[in-house]
Formats: sequence, C-alpha cells, structure tokens
Amino acid sequence: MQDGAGGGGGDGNSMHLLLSILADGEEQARRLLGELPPADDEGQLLGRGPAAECCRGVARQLLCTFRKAIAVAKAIEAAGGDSPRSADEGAGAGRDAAQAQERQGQGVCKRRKGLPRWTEKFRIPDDANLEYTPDDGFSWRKYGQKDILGAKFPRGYYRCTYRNAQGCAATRQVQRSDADLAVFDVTYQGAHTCLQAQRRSAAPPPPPAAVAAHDVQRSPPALPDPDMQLLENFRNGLKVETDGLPPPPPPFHGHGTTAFSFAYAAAGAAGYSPAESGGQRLLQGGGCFAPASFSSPAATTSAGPGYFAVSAAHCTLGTHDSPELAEVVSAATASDPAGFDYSLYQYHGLQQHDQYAHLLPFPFDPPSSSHGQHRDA
DNA sequence: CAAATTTGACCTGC
DNA sequence: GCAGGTCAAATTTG
Repeated sequence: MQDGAGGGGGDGNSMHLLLSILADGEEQARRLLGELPPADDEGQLLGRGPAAECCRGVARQLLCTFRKAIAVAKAIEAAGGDSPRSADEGAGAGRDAAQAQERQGQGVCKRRKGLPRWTEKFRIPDDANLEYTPDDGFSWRKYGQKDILGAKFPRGYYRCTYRNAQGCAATRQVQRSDADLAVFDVTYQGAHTCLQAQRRSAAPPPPPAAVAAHDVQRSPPALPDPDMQLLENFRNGLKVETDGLPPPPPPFHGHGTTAFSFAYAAAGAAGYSPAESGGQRLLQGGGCFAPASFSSPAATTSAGPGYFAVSAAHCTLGTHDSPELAEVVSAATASDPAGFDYSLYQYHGLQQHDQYAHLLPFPFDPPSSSHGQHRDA
C-alpha cells in the first residue's frame, strides 16, 4: 500500500493538494457557520427552531471535522507519509483507547490477513444505560471478550450470526471508548455475505421527506431511518483512516460539498449497497456515508430502538494492497452494479487524481458529469 | 430445548 | 514471552 498509487500518503503533491482542499472546506464551513443567524435571532428564517439548530449543529460539526482532517493530514505529512491515523487521536478524544487500538491495528493486519478491515465510531444516546451496545442493524453473535492493555473496557468479539448457516465471514470488535462512555469503536472485518446484506441492499429507499421532517438534533428515530442516520453520521463527525492505504482521493470537491469515498467503499463491504438511494442522495448533497437500510428482520443485537449515531467511517483495509481496495469497492458495487452511481467517484475528486482510478474494479468512465470535469479511464 | 452469552484455555504473530 | 484473537465447554436466557 505504501507503494503503488501515491505512496501511502507520502506523495507531497497529493498531500499538499489534500491540505489545500481541506483548508478550502474549512473556510467554507466557517463561512457557513458565520452566515447562520444566532439562535435568538427571530427575524431570520433559520434563526430558531429545530431546523436552525440542526443546521448550526451540522455546520459546527463540519467545521470540526475539517479541522480534524487538516490536523491529521499535517501529521501524516510531518511523519513522512506514514499511515494516516484517527482524527480523534490528534484531537485528543479517546486517545488511550485509540492508541491501544492503533497498536493493535498494526499487528492485527498481520494476524488476520485477506479480509478488509475498517473501524467505525458509534455514539449511543446519552441516556442509554451502560449495557447499551452499538447496533448496526446486522445480527451478531458474541464469541469472546478480552481485556485489552491500556483500555479501560474489555473488547467484545462478535461474528455474524449466520456464519455457520450461510458461511458469512463478517466479524466485528466492539470497544467502548475510554474518553467517552457513549462512544464505541467498532472494528469490522470482512463483508457480510449472508442474506442480511442482501436484504439491506434490496430494501427500498425511504421517502425523501423523512430527512427534512425529522429533528435530527435531539431525538434519534425510533425506527432507524437511513437518511436520519446519514445526517446523524455527519453530525457526529467523521474520520477516514486509510491505515497504510494509498491516500484516498480528496474527499471534497466542488462548491462546498463533501463526500467520503473510502467510507463509502468500506461501508459497502459491510453489506451496505451504494445503490441505495438514501446513501446516494446524501452523499451527493454534502453528507457522508451511513448504513442506508436498517431493515434486517433478523437483527437481534442488544441495542434497542432509538439508537443511532455513527460518528466515523474510518476505513482500514486490512492488508494495505490496492487489490483489496478493489475488493472492498467491488463489494460495494456487487449488490447492484446497474444502480451504482459511478459519478460519485468522480464527484469524490477521482477525476482529479487519476492515480486512484486504477484501484476501482471497474473502468472508471462515468457516463456523464454534472460537475464539468471528466477524466478518461 | 435451542440459541446466545460467558469465560478460561489455547493459538498466533510480533 | 506478551498481547490480541479465537475456540469451545459451561452457563444463561427465552
């Protein structure tokens, strides 16, 4: 991974470009926040009410996310191209656990080879009890628990409930953050090949009105709504950890829009289909990725309804080689190739960084471009 | 009674 | 040898 496409973040031009884009995004986020009227400004359209609060929350989070991303990018640059790491580590939150995870992560890749690996941060509701565990909609069976050096809380080991019945190799590790009890680091390994993933892929998109009508700031939906989850995801911050991969395409492109293509790919490997319209809509609209369909009838995870907050999609592909990235992206496209929106990849800036285009398992030649830039595969 | 969870032992990589 | 990850028997739960 360090070799090949861009040298694992060590490419000075790519990093400068990334920093430039991030700085641009930060500036736009700052402007957005500045242009939003204060909460007590009754004269403004968005001055009050849940919608205004939501916008301010998103804007603040966006700004925070950009700053984290910039810090991480600078750290990578200063380190001479070492694997990018969690933005939270740089920001100080959950540092002990993250460092423990980092140590582990470096070793784990060699322990379990061949399967893509990535980590998400889950935030549970503040009023959740201590036994609350993150629910991603899949059905998991716990097979072990281990005290981890340097971590206050034990790590839980889960595998897909249908491992035996359907040969699904997906596993996940759940560890509560030391710094924030409401935050869980959930490391996934392997894509779901069971029917859960297929059901999710086949699930119909939710009505678009669901996003605007819901107060995402305060109350998580009783029934997981993909769009709400995307918003919540956005609100809780993001990080993309390539963990030794070639640097991802710059996630920001165009006029103040954002997208996280690696999170996209990683989530696809978890069984989430990029063809799901909820994901597409919000990706294109400035959001990020989150599970787009929580309709698994088999879900028996311990978290009850009301949960949701994916705060990160920090993608860690296991063995650092581009073929595995292709595998992940392939998984993302496999469920519905016809519905895959190739323009997203262009939208994510790929057309500007064609050194990444070869990582895709399909010829990168988007049928059309609404952004006026198009590259040849 | 079947399925899920717990937990100590064992395996693997560094 | 240490620490993370997995196995599998025992136990719990519905």
